[in-house]
Amino acid sequence: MERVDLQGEDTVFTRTGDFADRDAFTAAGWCAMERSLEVVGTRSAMMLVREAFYGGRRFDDLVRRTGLAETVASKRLRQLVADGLMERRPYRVPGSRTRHEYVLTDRGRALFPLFVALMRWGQTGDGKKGGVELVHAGCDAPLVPAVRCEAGHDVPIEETEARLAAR
Amino acid sequence: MERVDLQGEDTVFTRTGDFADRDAFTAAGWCAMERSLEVVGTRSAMMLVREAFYGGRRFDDLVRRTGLAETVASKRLRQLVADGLMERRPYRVPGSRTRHEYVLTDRGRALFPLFVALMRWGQTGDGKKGGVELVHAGCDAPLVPAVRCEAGHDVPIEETEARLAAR
DNA sequence: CTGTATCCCAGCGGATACTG
DNA sequence: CAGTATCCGCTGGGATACAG
Repeated sequence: MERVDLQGEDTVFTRTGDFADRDAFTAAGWCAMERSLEVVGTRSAMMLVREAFYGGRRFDDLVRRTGLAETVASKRLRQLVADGLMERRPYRVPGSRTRHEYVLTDRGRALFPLFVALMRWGQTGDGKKGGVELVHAGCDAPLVPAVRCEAGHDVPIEETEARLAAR
Repeated sequence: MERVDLQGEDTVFTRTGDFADRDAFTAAGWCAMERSLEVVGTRSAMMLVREAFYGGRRFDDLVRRTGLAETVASKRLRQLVADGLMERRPYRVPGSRTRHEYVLTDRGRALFPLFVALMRWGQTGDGKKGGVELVHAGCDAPLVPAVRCEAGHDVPIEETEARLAAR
């Protein structure tokens, strides 16, 4: 069991286990991050999820607010539904015919921390101000992404360990 | 000032301010999320960042561990350096000629919560086990992404408010 | 070992036109 | 209003070949 400790000047994870090669990596079932990216790795997917968080439900709203072409929105929504992030639900306003609305599933809502992380990281860096910001209702303080462990500790980057899980 | 409250059955953000239209949105300086995606929205970018977190520094290591084609890795690394996520640093092993290593900058390390969020979201969902998992060193509990406000409160999704920031 | 230059293909995203 | 079909350009990523 190789143990590589690279902490120090440029702090990175401790790495336990031998996954230096792509082969070992692939054999281990790939990487969860890559699986995520195959679903939400496109601009259109995250923009539609964003608008769903903001409360958009109807096709027309989602298209207008994202600024995506209808054809792109259509295809992406279909895939988001297929991937289980959104649900396409029929509803009727009395007097008009049946319509559909797109709502986030639990799996879709689980993207909340990812969304906050993307928003926040995009705000820091360049000095650009303005745009939409996310705050804690009532408290009015901006939201920040954090990392914890399941035991409840805050985990700074230096205390992170990456290891090869048992099959 | 429009106020849209969509809490309830399918909980989403409260939305304060009128940014229902792409026009208002664009005028407000676009969206921080979209800016993030333009930098780290590609598979290759995040894979290289991942390997940098795992401690990879040399070009050859990064290529082998990501499995990316050299040409792709080369181009993407150059862009990551240009975008300020990585730094290309010369170093010499005595007796051989000068080489370069790629290390994350502060801005690159700031992707830590984003990385954890991507990893975690990819693990839930399908029943796939195995692969690399991130844990709290010493504690051994898996890492989870969280959302807080700058005042230190945990912020559940229902207490999130999206509002148009002043220019 | 650390790249770069070229060529190629697939997928994303847009424009246009058309349906229920 | 809520899409789908078709076509088309751009970029992401891989293969191959070459260079310091």
